[in-house]
Amino acid sequence: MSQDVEQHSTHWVGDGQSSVLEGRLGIFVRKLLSHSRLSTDDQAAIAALPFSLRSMEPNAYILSEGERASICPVILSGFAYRQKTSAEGGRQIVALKIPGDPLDFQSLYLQCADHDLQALTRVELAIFSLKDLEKLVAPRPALARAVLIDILIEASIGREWLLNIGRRNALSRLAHLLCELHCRVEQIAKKRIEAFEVPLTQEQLADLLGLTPVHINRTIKTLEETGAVQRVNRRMQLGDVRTLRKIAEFSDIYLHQNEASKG
Amino acid sequence: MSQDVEQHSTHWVGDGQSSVLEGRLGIFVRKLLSHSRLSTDDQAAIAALPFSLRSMEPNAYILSEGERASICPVILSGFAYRQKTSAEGGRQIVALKIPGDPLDFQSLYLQCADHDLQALTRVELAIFSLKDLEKLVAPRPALARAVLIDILIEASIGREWLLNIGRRNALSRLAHLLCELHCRVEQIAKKRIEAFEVPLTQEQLADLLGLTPVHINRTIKTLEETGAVQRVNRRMQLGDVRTLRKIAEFSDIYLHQNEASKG
DNA sequence: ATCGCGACTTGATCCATGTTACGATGGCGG
DNA sequence: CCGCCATCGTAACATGGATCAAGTCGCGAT
Repeated sequence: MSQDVEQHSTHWVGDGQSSVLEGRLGIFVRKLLSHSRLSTDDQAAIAALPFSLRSMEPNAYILSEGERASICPVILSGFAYRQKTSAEGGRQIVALKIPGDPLDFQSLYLQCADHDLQALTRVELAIFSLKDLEKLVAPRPALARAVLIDILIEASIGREWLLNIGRRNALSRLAHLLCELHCRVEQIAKKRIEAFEVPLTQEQLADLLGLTPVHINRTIKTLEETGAVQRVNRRMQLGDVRTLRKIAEFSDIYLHQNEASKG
Repeated sequence: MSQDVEQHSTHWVGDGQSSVLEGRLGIFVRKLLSHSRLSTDDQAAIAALPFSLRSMEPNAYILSEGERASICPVILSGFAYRQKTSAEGGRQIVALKIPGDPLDFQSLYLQCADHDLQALTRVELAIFSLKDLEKLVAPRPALARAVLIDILIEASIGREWLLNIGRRNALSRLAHLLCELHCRVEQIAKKRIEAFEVPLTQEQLADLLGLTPVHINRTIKTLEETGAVQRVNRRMQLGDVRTLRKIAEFSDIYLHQNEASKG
């Protein structure tokens, strides 16, 4: 498992607001801001957290089922996923994580992991220590709440996936996933995204959607005929998001974007 | 929507420990104790919470998609479920809640519900106010943690359901669900349970497992032939749990029972 | 260049599950 | 006691997606 680890004692000598969002941890702060309101003070506190950097190859295990971890990684770049396997060898991807997403607050509270956590592409992680996190959050209820909201949104996405796999056919299932990915990536990029290259292999798409690779291939072909996606040297690229949304009957409320804190 | 509401200003005049677990809210306390350690003081604090009682008929909506609720119900008796519907009318049950389960901490933090919450059987709910809960939890980190753990476990169950629906065939899918139900019911009952009557109609089972009612019927028949379940006047009853577990290749780690708090 | 290998592509065939249809059962209100 | 209506039971048929079996493409290593 190849991994470089380096220590950062990230100390911004307060050059104002912009550096917080542009610093190494800016993407994490932006992710939290996408669903929670945070004071500039809270934002700065996050950006000032010490962390170690680790980069991992595609398919490397970040955490394995049954392990007990006490780390808390956040994705700085690249993609990762959670997977489970059935006794008969079937594999199911149960969550997809993109840059800015915290990966594992769960294992800080549960004894042992109930799933694997793997790198999808090459991935750069910021790893915080449990202690630092607790010290960060304890006096800052808004931060604790933001983290909780992040967990709740992941659960909401999981429920939508259940609907997707349980009740939609292959075509809209795939279209729905692409819509979700597009939304989420646009959300952290903070700008319109036109042509977006999907980083999953067809086998991974199959494991994510509860289908077989062969059928995924055929479904992509059908989707291509509608003009919703193109394939540029064997990689799928989103084209017409409007068509995709129609095919999937996509509604984004389950992503809970722009949920300003209540009360 | 038929519902009786009555006010309880539940004040136990401290007749010791046992009353906490046997009081009206005892089942909720026991649920939390099944995965978290709580001081007797914390337990008593829960049991002393004021709440209103509401009972609902089967199929009544406890909360509808899109609504913004600020209540927090806990099931005292009966069953409930979360469901989502696709634009084409497909219905998917995405969570099943049993006595002792808190139903909706989520909507205290997210703006609007991304799914419906309905009574499965006749159900009795204890309804807490947001304010009381916040006052309860603020000075008691162990309680805050217990609630968070409850949310994380629900998410873990959701992931297992994804695997179940995405990767298992109808027979093991059904068997798996029955195993889970058995485990969870036994856990709050605090004793072995032999014959357990499944409170779901075949249509509900279908919506839960991503199948059709007709196929559920066939699958129950097959399952009956293995001796794992019987049907007593049109209701399914668990018989041989061992056989069920073998068919489902069931492992209960994802339920995270007996997770004593870390650290 | 050429080999090897992982990922993609495609066709033929199969089968688990969906669909449709209709009758039986049983609980409940009048 | 009767009739209604939701649910269950089951048979015949349809089909989406799985499985099996060959390729093909493209890239990195030799």
